[in-house]
Amino acid sequence: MAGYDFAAIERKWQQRWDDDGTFAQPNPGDDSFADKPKCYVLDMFPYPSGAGLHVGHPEGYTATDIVARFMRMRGVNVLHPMGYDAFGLPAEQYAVEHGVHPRETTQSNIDTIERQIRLFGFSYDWSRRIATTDPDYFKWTQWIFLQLFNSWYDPAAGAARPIEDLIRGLSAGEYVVGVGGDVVYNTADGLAPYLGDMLGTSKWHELTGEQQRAVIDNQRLAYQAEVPVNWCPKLGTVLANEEVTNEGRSERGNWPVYRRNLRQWMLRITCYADRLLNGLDGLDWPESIKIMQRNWIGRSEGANVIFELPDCDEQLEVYTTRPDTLFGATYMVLAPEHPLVEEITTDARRSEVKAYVDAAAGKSELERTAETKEKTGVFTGSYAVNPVNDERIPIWVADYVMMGYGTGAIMAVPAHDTRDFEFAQTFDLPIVQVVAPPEGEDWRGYTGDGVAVNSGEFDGLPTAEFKRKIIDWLEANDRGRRAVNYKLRDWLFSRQRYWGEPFPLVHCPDCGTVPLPEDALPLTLPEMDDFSPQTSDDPDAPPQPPLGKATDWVNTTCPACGGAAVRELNTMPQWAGSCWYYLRFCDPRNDERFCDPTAERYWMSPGGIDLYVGGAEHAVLHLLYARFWHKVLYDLGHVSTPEPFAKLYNQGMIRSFAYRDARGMPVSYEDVEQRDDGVCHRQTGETLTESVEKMSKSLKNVVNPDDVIAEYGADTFRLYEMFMGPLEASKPWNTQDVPGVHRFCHRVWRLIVGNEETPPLLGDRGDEELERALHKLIRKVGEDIQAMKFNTAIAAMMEFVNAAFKAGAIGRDQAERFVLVLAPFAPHLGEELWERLGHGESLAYEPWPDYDEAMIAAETVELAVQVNGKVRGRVAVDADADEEAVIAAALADDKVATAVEGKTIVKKIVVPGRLVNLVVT
RNA sequence: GCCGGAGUGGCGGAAUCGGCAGACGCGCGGGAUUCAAAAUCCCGUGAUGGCAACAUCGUGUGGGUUCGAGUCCCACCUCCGGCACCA
Repeated sequence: MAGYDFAAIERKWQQRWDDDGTFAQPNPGDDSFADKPKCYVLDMFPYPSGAGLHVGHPEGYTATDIVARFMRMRGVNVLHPMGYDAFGLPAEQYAVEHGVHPRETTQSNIDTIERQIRLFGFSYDWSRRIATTDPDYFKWTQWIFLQLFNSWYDPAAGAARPIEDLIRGLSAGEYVVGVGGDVVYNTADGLAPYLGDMLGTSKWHELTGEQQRAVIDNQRLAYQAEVPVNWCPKLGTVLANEEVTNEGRSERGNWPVYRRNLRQWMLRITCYADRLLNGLDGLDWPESIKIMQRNWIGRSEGANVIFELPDCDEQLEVYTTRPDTLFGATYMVLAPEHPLVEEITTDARRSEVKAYVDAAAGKSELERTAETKEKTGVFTGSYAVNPVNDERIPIWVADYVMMGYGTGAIMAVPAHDTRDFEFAQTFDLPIVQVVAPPEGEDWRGYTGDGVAVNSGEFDGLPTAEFKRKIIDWLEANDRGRRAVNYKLRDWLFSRQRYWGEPFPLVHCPDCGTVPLPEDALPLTLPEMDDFSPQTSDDPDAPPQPPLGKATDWVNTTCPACGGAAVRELNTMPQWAGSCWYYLRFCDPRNDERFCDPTAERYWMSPGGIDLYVGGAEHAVLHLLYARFWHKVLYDLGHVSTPEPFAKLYNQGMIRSFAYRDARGMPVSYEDVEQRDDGVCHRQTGETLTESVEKMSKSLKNVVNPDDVIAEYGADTFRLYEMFMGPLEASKPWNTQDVPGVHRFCHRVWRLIVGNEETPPLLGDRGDEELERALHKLIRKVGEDIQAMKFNTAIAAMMEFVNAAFKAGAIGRDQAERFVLVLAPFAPHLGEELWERLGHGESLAYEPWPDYDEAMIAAETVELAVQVNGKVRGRVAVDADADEEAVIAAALADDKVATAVEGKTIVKKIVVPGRLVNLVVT
């Protein structure tokens, strides 16, 4: 009888599962498909970085694997796939720096990370593996992009519709075109604003072909626009905000990043703001993530108010959430980029205003917001008229107003807005109270609700009511209307890089932007020797995407007219591929469609993926972008559910102890020694400080999963990560603790198999007491798995094993049931023990053992007896004893008797199964 | 500044609906086994006082509610995460 040889066991079972296709899950319609309930358990797929797997990855993967294995044993079809999010900047930047093609680095990174993932024995259906860089995959990423390109958002339907519907409606005169190129609705009794403001309209047939195209292009969910972007000339690309550090530099390479207007592809996510917001309510997600998404969407209600500009015969529109403070508006502020700045500035003020605007333009967004202490601004020389009281108020330009939100202009109410208050104090502008705060609070700078004062006929109204009344008044007098605003911006969807999905479009001088036909997909990247972007030190140099150098690829023919055309040079951002991979997993080899509808309906019903686990760092962007794409596909009839992720769970970050010497220099673990009086340096004896930090090379506190597996095995690793603490909590890795769970594996082995020194405790008949413990364990582990409380499930298994050793024997059938309960957590050990208990088949589809409530209910219970809330003794009583008997038993206890002696019992509290409390005086 | 989350032994953590605080594991102390060590096994392990039985204190701090508070309420402190001039 050999000991627990985890290395051999793990190799053997991983091979067996692979050879037998144990975890290959057929789809509906496949020969071997069994019609059963389903469960879709998904991990956020990894980006295969050069550094390989870190200990954070397997934490979530182990949790989902336990759930997946448990569900299979509960007789459920489980979809549990894995893949790679493999396009993106890190691989490309590495490739550029080392002169290797990103395809090669990506492939070798995938090989490395997959080898590591496979070491853990996760029950993935590897036949469904995908990488976002596979042409078979990104063909459909491009196809979905074309769905976006060929759709518009119909506000009447509250949904995306094919662009042909819009063209048909325009041709039929159902819609007409406003002066701004907007689409307006042609109603029977006149023209009503449909999209945007209606000022004048044209009929569709009155427009030239080019004008028609511009109108259509302007309605597409994927459109091009000139927008301010983070431009990094050294990387030769625009960057997403999250790729820019707080210092205004690129996360990759630490190069300067500039704010600059560039023509870019945008996705119209803002149309979905309300649906993305409201959809959150029905999701089983952590509340904190929902709140983050709500804040990101940032819906607010208020009014757009029009201020007349008598000096130049223009109007200035502002958005405010506090129309009830209109009477306190004592000045106005325009963002430096506001289009009216130039027009309203008086000659006397022109040079000063221009200097300010130019200075603001030169600053990055981050520089502008960083200087948050001091408010700056200049007076334009012009005045506006407050619509509620006809007062002339000065118009300023200041960079605390952003062009990107609302109308880029505000009415300033210094008495009741912190920013306006600071600004007014700096520039000595009048401050007029219009809200009376509750007793005892200063009205200056008071931003809460209150009662109106100095507001004419509205005096005395509480804030909420005032808001309603003043908006009614504004609408009645044509000076404004009710409005809703969002912080959410449209999604900047293009990058000037090589390693991303090419846009499946061409630019034709005659036909405009023309999508490729579906049969031309995938549009693959051109082979290039030099795929590095044209970089520059000059922030104003024009972008030169690397694809521009592949002239053979760039110059093509127009699919519409057959004339010469050029391809789009931008590529898609890294988020694109991860927006829909969960759908491809349902049917990953389909070359007819992105996913077969039957497979999609089976796996995604009723509300989307049953369990989605990943890090909280994707709380907003990935989860919001994917929900957006999903809703578009839903509107167009391609998927069956309005939301993709029914249940979301975030694993906490695994950090680790870091040690520093007196100078603050990190000390690696080999040089750290634990002593009674603290931690010190092994060589120098110097006292070290200990802290818990994110793992990083520079802190010398990185733990490599490969090393841990080599020393203790995958089952131990899995158990340790689950045993550390609650899944969602952030917790420190402590290598010292690993032997504890490893010892548990050895104990289980010794219990059932034995080793050279000790025979197993396996017997024919098990102890009655142990049988009760086993029933309790089966219930506890099943409940804990479903509640994702793996740490307490493992603790319960340890207790059971301890009890078995105490009992001195375990029945064969008890051992079998215990092994089934253990298997989702330590599957290799589970399988090996199952085999040694005489089973020829894998336990993966063995039914989860039953338990009997009657076996769990104890015959006698021990109650604590408290006197005045303090525990004075313990008594054992029958589980079904009544209150009187319980109290009698309690008073019979010596220590209790002593405690109540000579006192009056004024109250007796009996909590069944728990305790007795006697209140005495 | 605003919005979340969390503070429990030497350490990671447990504690159902307000009901025996510290499960389980690590570490530590003692013992068994061993020529010895590793491994393994057994016992002990919140603090203070006491030979002991036992007593008192104890879940970030200060108040409160309750027969009873780690758990509920109020105020505050610290740490972690997110957002950040969003009008």
